[in-house]
Amino acid sequence: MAAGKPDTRQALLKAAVKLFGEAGFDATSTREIAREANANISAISYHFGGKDKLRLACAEYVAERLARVAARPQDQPQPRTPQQAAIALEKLVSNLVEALLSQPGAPELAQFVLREIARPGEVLDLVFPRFLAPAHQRACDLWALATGEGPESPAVRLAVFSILGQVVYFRLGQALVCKRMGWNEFGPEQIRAIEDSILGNLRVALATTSKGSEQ
Amino acid sequence: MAAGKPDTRQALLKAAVKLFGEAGFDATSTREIAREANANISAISYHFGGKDKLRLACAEYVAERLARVAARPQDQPQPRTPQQAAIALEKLVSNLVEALLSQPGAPELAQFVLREIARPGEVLDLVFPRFLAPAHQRACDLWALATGEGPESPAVRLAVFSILGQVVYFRLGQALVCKRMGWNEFGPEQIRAIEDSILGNLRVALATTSKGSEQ
DNA sequence: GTCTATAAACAGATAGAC
DNA sequence: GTCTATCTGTTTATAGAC
Repeated sequence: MAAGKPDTRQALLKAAVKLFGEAGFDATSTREIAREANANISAISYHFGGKDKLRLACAEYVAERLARVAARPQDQPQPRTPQQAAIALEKLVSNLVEALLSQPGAPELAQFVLREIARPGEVLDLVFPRFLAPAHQRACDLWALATGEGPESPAVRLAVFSILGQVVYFRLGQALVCKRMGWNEFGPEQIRAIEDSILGNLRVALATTSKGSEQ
Repeated sequence: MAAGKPDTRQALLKAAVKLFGEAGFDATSTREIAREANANISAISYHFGGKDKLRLACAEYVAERLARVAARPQDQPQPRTPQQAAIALEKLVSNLVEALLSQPGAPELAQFVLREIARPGEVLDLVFPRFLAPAHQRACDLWALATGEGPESPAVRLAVFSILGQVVYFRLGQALVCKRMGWNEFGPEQIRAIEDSILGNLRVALATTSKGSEQ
């Protein structure tokens, strides 16, 4: 945000997020990043101070962008009844399926985060409070409203992880799932089947946990 | 299985599986592997023909060992009734939780496979038919028996992926889950909570899918 | 801010003595 | 089968001209 050609920095960031997400940090060389960004290798040292610091800058960039998406004015009015909350939760899961499974390459931001979720570190420390925790919190609130459980209950938090984790798993295990299902790829038809399965799990979990039908 | 000191090859395999599982293929150098195995760097070329072929040899090794574990005489008699099948499925999930979450480092074999599951390639091609597909098939058979659905039905296969995927997710997302739950680690108490949650999901899914209570 | 040129460390692989 | 020594290419990082 100073002078000259300020979009080289930005181009490097976008290129790094993309390549780190696709192949991983270690498998991506600074040369590839510079080439992808149509920039010079030494621009990385100049703008960020090295490959490691570029990774952190990617985390900042991703966290900031995801937080902005997550905080945008709600598409739906705030749910008030358990039924509305259940519907909002289904919508949330559908959106996640759309975001993670629909696009062939999946949004670069998501893929970058998915890689870093698997390993504790500074990147996770950065993305967690700004995006992951608030997003999970919102899902927990919906779940609590839908079932009558306490929003801070560990059981609710784990249940939400289970549901969201299913989507993440189908993304990560895509190759395995395709082989086992006899699919060539995740096409629209396949994604609908997966979404139906996960939404079904969500519905029965909500139904059997709801106050009244409690065990 | 020839002459000399046949356990250098074995030591290299075990070291490579461990390090590839911990840090990933790209982040692990042949020098580290040799050091971990108390062997010489050039032993890798001699025994396997290079780093890439060592990776494949790891896949063979892992597939063979996992297949042996999976094929060992059933602890339980073959389930005959839906109730027995449901119990056997719960046991299967418990075992997976135990295998993936209990040990701090998780069995090296599992961690190696988890890394490779995320990316299509020769390793997956090797481990899939020898272990992953049969294991998934067995779970599908149990599910079908427990619910009355067809064992080859896509819905059953996806449902089984959903359940097993939850366990995988809690392993991969361990750091994230800990942060969000306010845990320091996956201790016995925490693992029990996770297992309860997943088993609960399994039970309600089986119950609501069973013939008779079908929607 | 961007470039070329190059340094310094490291990667994986191999030749050849033992 | 195992070792030392070394080759070759690539990595990240930096110095210095423009």
